[in-house]
Amino acid sequence: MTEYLDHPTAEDIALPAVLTALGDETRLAIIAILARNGEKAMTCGQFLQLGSKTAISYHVAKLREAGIIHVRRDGTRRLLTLRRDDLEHRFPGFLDSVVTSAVAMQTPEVLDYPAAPETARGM
Amino acid sequence: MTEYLDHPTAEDIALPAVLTALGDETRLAIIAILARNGEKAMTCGQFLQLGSKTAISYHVAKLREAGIIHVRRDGTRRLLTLRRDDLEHRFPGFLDSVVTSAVAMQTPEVLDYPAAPETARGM
DNA sequence: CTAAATGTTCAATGAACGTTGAACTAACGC
DNA sequence: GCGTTAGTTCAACGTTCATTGAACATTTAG
Repeated sequence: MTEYLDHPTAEDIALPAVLTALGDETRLAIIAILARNGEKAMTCGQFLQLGSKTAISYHVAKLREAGIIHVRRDGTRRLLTLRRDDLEHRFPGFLDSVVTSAVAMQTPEVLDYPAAPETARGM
Repeated sequence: MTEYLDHPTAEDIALPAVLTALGDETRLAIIAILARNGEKAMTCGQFLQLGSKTAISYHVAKLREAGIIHVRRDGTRRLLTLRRDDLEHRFPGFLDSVVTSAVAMQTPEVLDYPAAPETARGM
């Protein structure tokens, strides 16, 4: 029984929701790290430096519901990716400017996230 | 006794605060209208289509405290301007992208704000 | 001086936010 | 099957948010 996580369609991504979702230090750090990681997906576990398991789960859900990241299952893990193309389509130039400033905001320690475990199948 | 309103310096403008301040429909409408008005200052009264006097006062204070707008006295009125240069300096490309999307979001009625009364002295 | 115009402040309200720890679920490894 | 890994859900808590109406403050106009 494959369960699907709710993601807004590209057209349903709303600017106030996106701005609200990004208006939090933890969530800005998450997208800064995701962006620095290129196109590669990351797991929730790689963000535990930023907060408890529960807190990360909460923030990841907020980012997903706002349409900023995509989350898919990979075994017991979740693989997170930035919805770069969808965001660029809806709000041209927005994500790049936020990511640039958000990355500049972070301390080196924050950007130095732990590697993912070796179990990835989706890659 | 000239009273000064608190504005963060350019360097003290913080990205999470800016994003939080813009994550509200009313405040996005205010900056969309301000941006469409060019460099000209506008008064709080010109935004009463967006909410009560109290509500506008509240939202304007939020935008000011976040460093998004500058507010100065002009008689009994307040003159509002976007802090374009300061924002561009801190977060290059950010304001433009938000303004573009925020303007596109508005209905024509919202963008068709009332003219300011003829009392302006500061210009 | 008085009255009008323009905003601000205050207290109250209900909703949403972010964090916590405990309990739970789902999938993998052996 | 059994335990481990990875993450979610839930209830509880205190905080901040957005709105309202009433009262107040300040400056201009006459």
